[in-house]
Amino acid sequence: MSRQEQKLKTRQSIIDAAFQLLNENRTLSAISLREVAREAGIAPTSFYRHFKDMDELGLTLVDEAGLALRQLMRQARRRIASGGGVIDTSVDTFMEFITANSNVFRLLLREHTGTSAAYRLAVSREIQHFTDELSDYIIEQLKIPHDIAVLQAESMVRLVFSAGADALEADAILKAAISERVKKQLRFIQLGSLAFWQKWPD
Amino acid sequence: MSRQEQKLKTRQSIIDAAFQLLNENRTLSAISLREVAREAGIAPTSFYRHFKDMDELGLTLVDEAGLALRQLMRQARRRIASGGGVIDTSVDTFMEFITANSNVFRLLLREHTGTSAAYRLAVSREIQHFTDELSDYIIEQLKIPHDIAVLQAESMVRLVFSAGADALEADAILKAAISERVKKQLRFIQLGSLAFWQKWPD
DNA sequence: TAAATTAGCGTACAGTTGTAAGCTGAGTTG
DNA sequence: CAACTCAGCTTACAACTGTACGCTAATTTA
Repeated sequence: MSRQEQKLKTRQSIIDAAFQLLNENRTLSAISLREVAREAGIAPTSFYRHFKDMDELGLTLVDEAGLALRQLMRQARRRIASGGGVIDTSVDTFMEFITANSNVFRLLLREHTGTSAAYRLAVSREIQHFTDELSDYIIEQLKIPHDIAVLQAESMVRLVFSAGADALEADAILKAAISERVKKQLRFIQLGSLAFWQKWPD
Repeated sequence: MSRQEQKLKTRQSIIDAAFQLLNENRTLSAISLREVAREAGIAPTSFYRHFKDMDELGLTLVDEAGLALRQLMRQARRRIASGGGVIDTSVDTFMEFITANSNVFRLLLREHTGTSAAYRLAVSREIQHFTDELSDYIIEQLKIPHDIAVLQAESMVRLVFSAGADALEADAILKAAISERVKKQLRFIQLGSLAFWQKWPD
């Protein structure tokens, strides 16, 4: 194995180790460099060959999480295009995502309100992508004016993420209930913004 | 000063110290017993005369925060009763609260998605009070059926808390903008649930 | 007033942390 | 092949952690 390959492999095992530790209810700021190194099977000081410090690793993890989130969006779009209600499909896709990638979503959720301003900003940016994407869709498909669509999209994303937080530690049955619940709430918002627009079109 | 008085005073200074440390971007799990003791001006080991461990202190802090939240609700109700739109008054009151008690709100926000299951549960319970209270109001005042009102109340509380998170680190101008934004979003929801009810009354 | 209680302190210890310094051996390059 | 590079290692250290143990001095109780 070439030197570069080996390095990439070790780097990945550090990232995997961090996600592993994150899995058992911990924040980025609550896991230590030595723990990560231990989990990754390297000496503590070898960590520095790959990351300047834990913060740099943290930002890398947030980036990876953001990547997963964007893949989620693409998947949702594809499923919507091939038929099915927008709200139902979106929520279902989202719930499948947080079930399959619970550690990724947990990371985003925790660090969104977490200790590090840098992480908070990074997560907010990823969520903003999500919101932008949704508002574009609303504008194009539902023909709702831009400023209303933006507010609607933001509300919807916030509700879905909030429901996702509840679903994170729920079993399949509770998850289904949470899904139905948030779907109804999203319909309220959609109805509401439509009603608002028809009442005061500008 | 009696022994009991002195003890209460020291206990309070421990609580104050913890809130102080919480003020500078930290989680409960990220502040150490020794730091709290230092800030409170007592010896590390004296801490144990008042709390079994940091977790017990943490739950105490969450309780205090919940108390503040309930006072906020009472204040909002009073202001609504003495005239003014429900949404406007509620949001304004809430924003004033998180400005004046930013550390309290930050605690709730962080620990709501935090590391400790016990804290998460405690915070969720406090937020649930909030939601229950609001849905009662919606049922009584707006005559909306129970199950719809519950969904509406939950959506609203989630949006307001989510907006509060953004407002936490915003200046006065940005805060005002966030307020206006969330007020509109709350109106969407209200319109939506009303429309839903009139469309499918049961 | 004598005895009992107890809030707070000082000392101590084992465990963990981040990271500095320098070595080694294997892959890379000329 | 010789020189170089560099990922990963071992050792080391100072800082910090939670908390056990026992003392003191002042209040409370009998």
